[in-house]
Amino acid sequence: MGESTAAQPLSSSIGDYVKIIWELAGSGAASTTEIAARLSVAPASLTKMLGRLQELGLVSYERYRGASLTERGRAEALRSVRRHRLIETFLLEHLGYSWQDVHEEAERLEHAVSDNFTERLAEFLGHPARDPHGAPIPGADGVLAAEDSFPLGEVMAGGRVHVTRVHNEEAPVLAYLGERGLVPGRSLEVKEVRELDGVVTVEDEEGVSHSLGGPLARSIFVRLLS
Amino acid sequence: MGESTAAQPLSSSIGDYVKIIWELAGSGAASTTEIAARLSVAPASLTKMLGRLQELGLVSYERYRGASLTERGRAEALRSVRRHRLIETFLLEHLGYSWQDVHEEAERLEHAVSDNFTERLAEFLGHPARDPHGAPIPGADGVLAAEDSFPLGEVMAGGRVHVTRVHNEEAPVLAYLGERGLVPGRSLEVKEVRELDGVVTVEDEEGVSHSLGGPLARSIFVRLLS
DNA sequence: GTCTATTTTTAGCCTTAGCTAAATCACAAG
DNA sequence: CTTGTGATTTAGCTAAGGCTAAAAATAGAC
Ligand SMILES: [Mn+2]
Ligand SMILES: [Mn+2]
Ligand SMILES: [Mn+2]
Ligand SMILES: [Mn+2]
Repeated sequence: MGESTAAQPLSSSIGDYVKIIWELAGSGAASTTEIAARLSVAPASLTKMLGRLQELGLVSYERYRGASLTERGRAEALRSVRRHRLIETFLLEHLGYSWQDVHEEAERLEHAVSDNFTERLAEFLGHPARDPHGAPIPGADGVLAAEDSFPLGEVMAGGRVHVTRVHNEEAPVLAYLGERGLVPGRSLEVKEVRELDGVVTVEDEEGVSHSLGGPLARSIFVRLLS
Repeated sequence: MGESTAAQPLSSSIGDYVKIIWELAGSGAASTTEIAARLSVAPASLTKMLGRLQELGLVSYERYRGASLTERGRAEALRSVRRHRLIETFLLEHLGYSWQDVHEEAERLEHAVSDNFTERLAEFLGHPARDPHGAPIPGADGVLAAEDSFPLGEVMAGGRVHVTRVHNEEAPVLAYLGERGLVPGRSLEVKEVRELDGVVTVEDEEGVSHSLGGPLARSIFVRLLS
């Protein structure tokens, strides 16, 4: 009944392609140029790789029509994401990495660790539910908790919120937010959401207020406090 | 004065070639077939790779004459060995790996971690001097402690010794020794060293005696107790 | 509906790191 | 010295992953 042979681990290139397609496509399809830009690779390289990924049964792809993950592709993506997020958690909590540096190191390590390592690390870390950026960590069974928070820009002025996640990987952005304590776990009061330019002004627990441009406000996810 | 450009990290293949040449050549030169066998690679692949390693300034190599490391090659080898041994220590002490399983995982991870990771890990581990097999861990400055122990087979009968190192990477061998407690840190009394076949008989602290064949006895390194 | 701008693909090339088979060298035995 | 054998190298091939330049398809603007 087995349909494949020994399930040789995917190369790190393939792992990254699948992961990016998962991030980009969600349940739909991702475009060639979009994926290429995220991976800093020429669009032509994408076309070739999408063919290979299809042969491997990881994506379903039709010329000029974009790519989406197969069930198996989605499973592989979630395994990569689990490894990545557990590693980031370890780097921050035990090796003293700063918030903005964990991603780059995890991006390499995620391709080198075995499933055995991953599960032992999860155990060592106490099976965390979220990574340092507040992103949910998929379970070993491939289940990813549904996101129940929403971008800061969608809150009405006056609302009190709890930061759950910062959905951004750029180190300078993370450094900026980290310095100001705008990190998961923080409580904020939304003072103003300006229609005009999307700038959001919030006040933190110490009464300090912060202005955040539209894109930045969209990358900070929050939950309303009762 | 700088002679090289950005010092892009070496590929994992190159890292392994350099490390094996270091292990095999010591201060002399290693032969093509010897290196090839250790890396499970065809001899022809070696010849090609030795050319590349020479161009990279890592080995000095003359056709039909074997290869030896340059000063830079030796430095790279020691950096790899440091990473490898620190990772093994982490796997055993914190992730609950068994003695015989750490090597394989470290063999992959050693190519994925940055210098920053390595030094933070060393700090986390408390700057251990030896890995789980008792091998000395090179310093961040590239200094490797001189080995002051010697193989069990060279001890005279009646001598009391302290096991410092097990110089063997085969998992079944390590499992066998581990089960019997013949690991670094143990004290033993040498009962007999048989000229005939090199078999060494030792007695451990609990009075249990163990017979070890020549090759095995040669891979257990000890120091004489006062 | 047609046309143009933007995507996307194709074609052809490159490097790394392997392989096999065939040629060549070194060395030890005679 | 000559020669045979084992070690080593050369030649030629392969696959993965990239790239650039040119061709083709799609989609949006008119
Ligand atoms: Mn990340
Ligand atoms: Mn990655
Ligand atoms: Mn090892
Ligand atoms: Mn290795």
